[in-house]
Order: sequence, then structure tokens, then C-alpha cells
Amino acid sequence: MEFNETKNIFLQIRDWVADQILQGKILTGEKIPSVRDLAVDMEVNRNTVMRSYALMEEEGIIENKRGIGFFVAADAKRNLLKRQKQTFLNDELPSILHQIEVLKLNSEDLQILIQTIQSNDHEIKPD
Amino acid sequence: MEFNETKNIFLQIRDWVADQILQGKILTGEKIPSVRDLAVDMEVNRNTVMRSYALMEEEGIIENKRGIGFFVAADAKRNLLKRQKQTFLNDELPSILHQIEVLKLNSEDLQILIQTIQSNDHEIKPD
DNA sequence: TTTAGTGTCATAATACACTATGACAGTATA
DNA sequence: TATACTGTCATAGTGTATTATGACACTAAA
Repeated sequence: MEFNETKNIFLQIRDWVADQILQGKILTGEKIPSVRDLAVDMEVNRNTVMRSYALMEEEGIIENKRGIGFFVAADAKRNLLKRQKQTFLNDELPSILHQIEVLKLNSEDLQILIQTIQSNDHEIKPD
Repeated sequence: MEFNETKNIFLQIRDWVADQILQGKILTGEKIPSVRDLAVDMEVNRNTVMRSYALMEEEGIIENKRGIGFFVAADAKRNLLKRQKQTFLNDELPSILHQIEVLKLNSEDLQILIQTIQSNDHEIKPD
């Protein structure tokens, strides 16, 4: 996998797994890739994946079954939605707004952004 | 200054100075704080500020006058605008769009964002 | 000329992310 | 029972951001 240089790898792995869950590519109760497998896939050390999984376990996103592996927790999706939404609105959005103001980006520059938002207006709210 | 834990300090200092310039709080040709002074102000080591300034010099944002200090380069503002705009649109926006899609954020959730963008529609484009 | 302010360079120490590797216990299956 | 998976822990090494400090050359002003 291609990692962003500015963000810690173990956080990017967490983000990737969280994304898989939010997108429904890994379902509730399903087993996620083993620490060793994912490490090989992502060309990263076991311990780094282990750190991501430990973090997600703390966050209640995944659960461990001894000797078997990690599984998507029952309310992982709702948990993640709430957590990510809050992080986005509270931590990321202010910085985005600030940049838009300073760079004077208008509707034309951000046409795609507005379209993307509006295409969600008729979406059914996820659980 | 309060630093974000996830981003390198010398990059955050660069961002801060760049912001001061874009906002017109430091004018073209004006002297920026000395390496030592800013280090004290931000409660950071001299070398860390030095690294930020060296980076900005490479980027053509500031210039050094020996024995005197660093000054805002002639075309710093235009340079910065171009650079930041490109970084935002190419590197940050895709990730933002992705989050909006996955989290199904709509016009209501992002009301402020849309307002901010639209308030730039009647702005005169900066140089 | 002396003094105080600039940046610059070199060195050492600390902290932490990441890697590399080995060993061990639990679980499922042949 | 033997084998091959799981996660887990410990240890050691590497790279790099950051700190701490000292020394030096340049410039401006007293």
C-alpha cells in the first residue's frame, strides 16, 4: 500500500480498515485479515499492524477471539460513523474552512465538492 | 503555540508563517521574526524554526539577508497562493470528498462549508 | 571598536515510529 | 496427537524529529 508520509502508518492502516467497514466491504461479525497476512499485503511489519488492531479494539471497532483472530464488532459501523463524523466536523472542517477563506476558493473551484455534498441530500441516512 | 500531534512541528511553523503572509499580516519585503525570537515565542528549539525557514527559502517564499534576517520574497503571495491551491485541490480535496461520501454528509451537515464557499463567489480574485 | 542582533553549523542526547526476529499460548483441523 | 493457523510479548536495531548547547561569521548601531 502507498502510505502518506505525513501521517503515521499504524493510523493509516486503521483508517483503511475503518473505511472497508464503513463501505460494507467487511461486514459486521466478519473476520478481518490476520495481523500477519495484512502485514505482508501492506509490506509492513507485524507489530505495526498489531498496533493498528490494538487501537481499533480500544475504540470498540473490532473484537478478538483467542487463537482465531479479529472480528468486526457488533455496532462497529454505527460507532465508526459517529466517531468519524465528529472527528471530521470538529477537527478537520475548521482547517478546511480556513483554507477556503484564505485561498478564496469559490463555487467554481470547488464544483465537485458541492456536487458531492448535494448528491447526499437525497440519500437515506445510514444507521 | 499549540501543535497538532500528527504533523511535524517544522511543517506547522511553515504553515503558520505562510498563513500570516497570505492574510497580509506580514507584507511583501517585510522582515519576519528572527529564528531565535520565534523559537522562544513558540516554545520550540532554534533548529526547528531554522528548518522551517530553510524550507520556505527553498520554496521561494522568504529570502535571507546575511546578518540581518529573513524577509518575505517579492512574489511570495502569488507563489504561496498557487502552491497552496494546488496542494489543496490535488492532495487534500480527494480525501475530503471520500469522507463526505462515506459518511454521507449532506448540505445540512455542511451548511457552513457551503456558505463559506459561496461567500467567495463575489470576491475579487487575488493576484 | 565594542556590543548586540542576525543566521549557520556541529555535536550529543532524547523520544518515538518502524523494522526484524524469536518464542510462546490458544484454537481448529487433519 | 501433530500441524498450521491465530494473537502476543520481548528484545534489539534503524531512522528521524526534536531538543540542548556551543561556537562562528556577518551586520548594524552605539
